[in-house]
Amino acid sequence: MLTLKYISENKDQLIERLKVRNVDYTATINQILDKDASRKGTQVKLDNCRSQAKAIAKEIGQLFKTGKAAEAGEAKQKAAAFKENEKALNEQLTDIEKELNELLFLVPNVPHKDVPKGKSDADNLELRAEGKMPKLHNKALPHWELAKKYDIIDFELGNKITGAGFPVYKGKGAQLQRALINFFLAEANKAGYTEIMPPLLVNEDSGFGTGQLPDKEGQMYQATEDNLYLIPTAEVPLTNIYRNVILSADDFPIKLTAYTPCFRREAGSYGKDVRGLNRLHQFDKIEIVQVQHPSKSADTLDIMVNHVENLIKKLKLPYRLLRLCGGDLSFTSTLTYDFEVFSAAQEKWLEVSSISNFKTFQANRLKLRFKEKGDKKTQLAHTLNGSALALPRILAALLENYQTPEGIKIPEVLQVYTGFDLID
RNA sequence: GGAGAGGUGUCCGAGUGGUUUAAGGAGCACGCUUGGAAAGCGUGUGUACUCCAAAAGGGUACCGGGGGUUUGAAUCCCUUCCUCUCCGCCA
Repeated sequence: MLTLKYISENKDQLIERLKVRNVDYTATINQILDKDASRKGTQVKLDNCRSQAKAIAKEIGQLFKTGKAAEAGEAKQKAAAFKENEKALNEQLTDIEKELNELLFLVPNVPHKDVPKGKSDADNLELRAEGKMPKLHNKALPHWELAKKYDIIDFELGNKITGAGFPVYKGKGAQLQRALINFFLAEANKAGYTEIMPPLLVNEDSGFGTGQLPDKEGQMYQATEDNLYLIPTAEVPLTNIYRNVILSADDFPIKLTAYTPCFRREAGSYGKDVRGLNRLHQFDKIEIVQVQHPSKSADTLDIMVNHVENLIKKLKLPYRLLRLCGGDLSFTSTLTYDFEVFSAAQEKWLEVSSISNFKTFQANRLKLRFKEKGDKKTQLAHTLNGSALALPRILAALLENYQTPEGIKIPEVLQVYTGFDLID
C-alpha cells in the first residue's frame, strides 16, 4: 500500500496518475486524508491522557510508600477519570486506524509514467515481436491432442485423482517438465540469483505482506484447520523472507530465485481459455525476485526483462513483449511487462511471464526497509519480481510449435537436460 | 499427540506489582590516549507514531502476538504462536 506521507504530499498528482487505471480515486483519497487528520488528533489526546495518568500513578506509589494512604486514595479517584478517558480514546483510535487501513487497502499503486492508457489487455502496448513463426504440417494438432497421442500428459487421470486443472505428466512429459525446471534454474543461477526452496504453504501474515490478502483471498487454496494458504506463486514466500527486515544499503541487490508449484483456484475461469494447459489450478513456475535500492529499481526491471527474453530466445519460441496498459496493470504494480509466446496450433498468444516493479508498495506492507550508511532514518526498499518462467504455457507452445510428422522435437538447449531429442 | 521448561534490546543475560527511567556484560560508533594499533578511559547506541516551520528537544507505544486484572504490569491471569527436553508416532 501507499504511505500516508506520500499520499498527503502528492495528492493531486496521485489522483491524476491513478486515472490511468480508469478509476477516479479522489473521494477515497480525501477520505484517507480526513481520517488521518482525525487519527493524529485522537492520538495526541490519547498520548496526553496517558502521560498524565502515568504521572498520577507514580505519585500514588510515592504516597503509599510514605504511608499517606488517605491522600493516595484521593489520587486514585483522580486516576479513575483518566482511565475512563483513556479507554474511550483508545477505542476511538483503534476504530479510526482500522478504517484508515481499510481505506488504504483500496488504493492501488501509482502507475509509472510510461504506462499506456487503456481499458483491457487489448490496449497493451506491443514493444516488439520476435522469433520465427513455425510452419506446421497439415495434420498439426493442438497440445491437448498431442499430449494424448504421445501419452505425455493425462488430463483425465488428473480429474480422477484431484479434479479439473490438475494434469498428470507422464514419461517424457514428466521428464520434459523437469528439464525445463532445471534449465530455468540454471539460467537464473548464472544470472546471480540465489536459489531458494521455500515452504509451499504460508501463514496469514505472509499473505498480507505481498498483498494476496485481503483482496485475493478467494484465489488461494486454504488449509483452514491450520490457517495456512497454498502459495499462488513463489513471490509470496520469497518476498516474505524480507518481511520486517531492516537492510543496509550495501546489501543491495538481493536476488532470489525459486522453483515451486503454484496453486490457484482461478474462480470464475471457463471456456476455451482453460483448455489443456492454458489455465491450471496447479502449475510449475520459476520465479525471480529482487530487492533493490530505490535509485536502481528502474534499471533492474529492464535487466529482469532481458533475462526472461533470453530464456524464450534460447527456446526459439516466437514471442512478443508487451507493456501493460493502465486497465490491465495489477493492483500492486507501477510498471509491468508481459511476455507472450505464440502457440502455433491453437494460434494463440499465451502469457508466460509477467515482470513488475512494485517500488515501495509491497515494502510498505512488508515493513522492508533499509538504511543508508551512516544514516539513522530508515527508508522503504523497492521490490520486483517476474516469472522466469511459468511452465505449462511454455510446454504448450513447445509441443505445438515443435511438432513434426515424426514426433515432437526437443529444443537443442533442453536436450542436455532431457537426455532425448524427440517425443514419439 | 502427551508431559515439562522457556521466549527480555544487535547478541549474552539480570529482573515474580512501584527510584526499571529495562541492571550488568559483549558488540558496534565516536572521542581521549598512541608513532600506529591493542588495552584502558569517556560518550553514545532500537523501532513506530506524534508535538515543534525546521533543528534542538519533548510525548506515547513496543520485553513473542492478542486480551484482561490493577491507580500502576517485563513481572499476575486468560488465550494464541514459536523454541527446547523427554515420551509417543513417523518419511
